[in-house]
Amino acid sequence: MDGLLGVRKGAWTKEEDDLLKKCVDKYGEGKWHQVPSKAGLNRCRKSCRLRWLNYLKADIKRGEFAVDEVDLLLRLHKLLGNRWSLIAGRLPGRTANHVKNYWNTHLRKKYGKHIMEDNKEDHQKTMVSGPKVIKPRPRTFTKRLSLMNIGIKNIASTTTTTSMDNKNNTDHQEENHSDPISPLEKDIKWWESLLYDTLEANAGNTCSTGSGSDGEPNKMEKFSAEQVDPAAAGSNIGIGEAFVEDHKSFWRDLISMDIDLWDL
DNA sequence: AATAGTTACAACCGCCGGGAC
DNA sequence: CGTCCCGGCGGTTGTAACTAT
Repeated sequence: MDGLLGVRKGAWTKEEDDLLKKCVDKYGEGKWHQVPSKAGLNRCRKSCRLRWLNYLKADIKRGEFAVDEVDLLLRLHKLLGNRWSLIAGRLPGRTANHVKNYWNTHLRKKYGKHIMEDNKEDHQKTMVSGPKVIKPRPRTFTKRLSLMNIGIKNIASTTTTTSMDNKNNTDHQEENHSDPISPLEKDIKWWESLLYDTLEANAGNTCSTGSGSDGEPNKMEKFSAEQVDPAAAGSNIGIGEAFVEDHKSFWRDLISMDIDLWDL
């Protein structure tokens, strides 16, 4: 099944895997255009890269998805859509390809219909009340952009620009005129909202409708409710500020970890 | 046992954005 | 500023393994 230029396609053999492993061990990841010649493989660069990233890399987690992974996948997919690489970034050891395959084979039939219906409902609501969607934006940080630079520690004063900020700067700049919250802060708060919700689920609150024993919603519930429906927060639209403050160090660690990973 | 249908997942393809020149 | 190359992404396909008839 060779291509026009004699490049091999199809399933990888054990020998090819070994050659690729040795090559990456010796020269490191990247420079994929050089890998086929250096490894002595009759494969295209893309094929080598894909094989490494999806199969050979040491920290790849294989096998069935755990319940909490599925739960997080569902939540992330609802928020991000088919942004498999972003979703995979939140599932340690899982690749975008794994996540995509798992969704397509296990979850799409089960949940895809519901999600489509949800989206339909959302759309109808939107037509009446206007959009209130918080959209995450994929961010790429340059090497020189340290955690300190992006102002995690002093987030409100940040003026740092990312590539995505450049790309989307029109709306962000417009927002900045009237909104004291920086675009970066908005995105981080978006992640906070997502992950607080996730924490809530993982903390054993398997039913998110549950309330505290005194009948009052707990902080997690209140925060989640505010995210889903800003009206639930009364005049304090959007964020449970006190709760965020309580857990700021947690988020610093989490976000810091992400940036470290992206920087690799 | 043979065949058809289904599922799971590895791999390919085409496109896009960023960086170098 | 335009072009080319590269890495990366999401959609799709091919096929082996499994199940039902």
